Amino acid sequence: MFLAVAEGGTVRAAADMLAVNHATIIRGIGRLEEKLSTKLFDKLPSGYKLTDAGADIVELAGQMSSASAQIEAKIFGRDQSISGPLRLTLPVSFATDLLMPTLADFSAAYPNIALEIIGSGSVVNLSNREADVALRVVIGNGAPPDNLYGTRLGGFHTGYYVRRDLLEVRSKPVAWLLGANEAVPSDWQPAGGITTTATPIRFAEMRSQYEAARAGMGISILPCFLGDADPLLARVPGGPVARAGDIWLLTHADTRRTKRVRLLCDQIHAAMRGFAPRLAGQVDGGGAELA
Amino acid sequence: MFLAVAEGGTVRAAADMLAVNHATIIRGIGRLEEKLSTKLFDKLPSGYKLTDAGADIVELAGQMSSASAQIEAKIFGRDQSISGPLRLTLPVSFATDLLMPTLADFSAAYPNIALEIIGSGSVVNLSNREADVALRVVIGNGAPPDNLYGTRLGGFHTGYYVRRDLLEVRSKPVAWLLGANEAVPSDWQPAGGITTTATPIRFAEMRSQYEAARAGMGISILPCFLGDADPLLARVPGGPVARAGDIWLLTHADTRRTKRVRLLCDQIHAAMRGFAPRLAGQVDGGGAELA
DNA sequence: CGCCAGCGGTGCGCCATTGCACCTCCTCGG
DNA sequence: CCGAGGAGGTGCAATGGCGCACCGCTGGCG
Repeated sequence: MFLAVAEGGTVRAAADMLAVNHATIIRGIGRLEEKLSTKLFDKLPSGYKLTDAGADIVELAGQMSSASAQIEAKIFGRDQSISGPLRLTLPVSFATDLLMPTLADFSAAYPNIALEIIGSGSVVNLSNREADVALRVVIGNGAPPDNLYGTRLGGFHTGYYVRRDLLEVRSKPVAWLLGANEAVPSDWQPAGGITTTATPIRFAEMRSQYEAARAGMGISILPCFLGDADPLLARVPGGPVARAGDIWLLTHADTRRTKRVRLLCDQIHAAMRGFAPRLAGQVDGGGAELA
Repeated sequence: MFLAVAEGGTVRAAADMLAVNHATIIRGIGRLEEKLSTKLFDKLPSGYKLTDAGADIVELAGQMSSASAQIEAKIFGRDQSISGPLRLTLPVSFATDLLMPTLADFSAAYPNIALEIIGSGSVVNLSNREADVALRVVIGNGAPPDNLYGTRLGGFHTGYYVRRDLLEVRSKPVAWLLGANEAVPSDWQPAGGITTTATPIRFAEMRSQYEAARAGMGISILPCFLGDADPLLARVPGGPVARAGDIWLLTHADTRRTKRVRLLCDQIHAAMRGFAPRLAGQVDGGGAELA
């Protein structure tokens, strides 16, 4: 409870995290403060804010939580049955647009495995066993952390996409739809008479960037497996297709020997091998013939 | 609860450690096993014995417990008031025969400090904050652990003691009363016509060794502050008085800046300075004149 | 051979903890 | 200027955990 409130900032946010009533949180924190005879939070109208004393112990509380999670992981790792919980975290776009059929097959093949899919908007901590298997995108040439076992599933490419009808009308300049860290490309210009506006529109999440492109707001850099598969989108003439990074499949050290972790990893691995052309942008999709 | 059962071996021993009913332990362990859906203990008629799975997580459970204790220590360390709990651990002989008046004075001077005295038959773990201040005897020339702050209070000497009337009667040979690791001295013999038996009687605890000497069972090696102060005992003629080791006063890194820890340490420090002659065996006590 | 001490296990009454509903207060925006 | 929404806080009923007393079992000892 202490960690949840410290992280969430409010009692109600912590209650949502722990799936309990917010009154329980209030009284639990109250009991903790009484037991330690120390005020851990300043109760402001805007929420709970850590006091100095509270900040001092947040790290130690994290150690307790981590140890608890590792106990679950160790016990989970001993379980070789093909029933029980199994939590997978992966980027939402991979889940909805690429692997959903694969995951549906897996769930149908092993109905006793309670598969939980966590779209990783925020970074899920695999070390604390908030998930058992993680599919992660590493931009550029990176490597996963040491205490996690990972296999590289291959690279993926991105291209420049725009709504198909904007290629034909060419009425007015279109905007650049960029992620938080992307820059307007300086080494090429859209061919075919397309003009662009000067100031880009930025998006914090790739999903909304994709939806903006579908809505015809402008040109966006998207993974090829997303853009090519969407009949509404087309590649921008002259736009380069470049390798954006690698896809890794990570498992926790304590649980990777588990039967159901192995089964899921094998299935994802096989599926991703089949998806390699789509990931590399080598499949004729909506606008491939224009590239 | 899990740690207590793993350490104690039986449910009832764990219940005593935690000062709860043994039924609570049974149901608590039951809930834990249900939550992890794993058997952690083999329920034998002789007690609870760790399974492989249970042994796997005992270390992690220890980490949780340690982190919890460190939280208490950090909070305790921030508390600069002269009220609240304060736990001191020291060998029982020091508590009862040397420092009890000092501790009584301290308790009278600061009535709001709840002083708890823990006779350290077993080794109390200061790192886990089972105590705040520890007075420890180091045999020979040792040093305390790194993460504890300690000051040397000085050395103490031991001598050879026997019940006074046995010096006068000399009816029959007396036995050697030795600790677990002591040996029959080879470089001297009792003077004054005292004869000794060949096989020593051994004691696991110094306290029972002392009581055996008072009962007239034989010759025992005792700290001088104990033997000299007891009118029933006298030094064995010819018996050497030798430095046995050092006395250290240890405090936890997180709590040593606390006001009440400082106060107690200062008072013990001052008292022990006054006790230096008695500790060195330089005070005329019960049998000093016979030395 | 029987007694007894110590072990784990369980039914019952009680109380702490929880969840629900509702409250006040503050803030922000129309 | 006021209403809506979201923050913390609280009374009430129900549930779940706890302590007590008691049970069956085993193993050692007179």
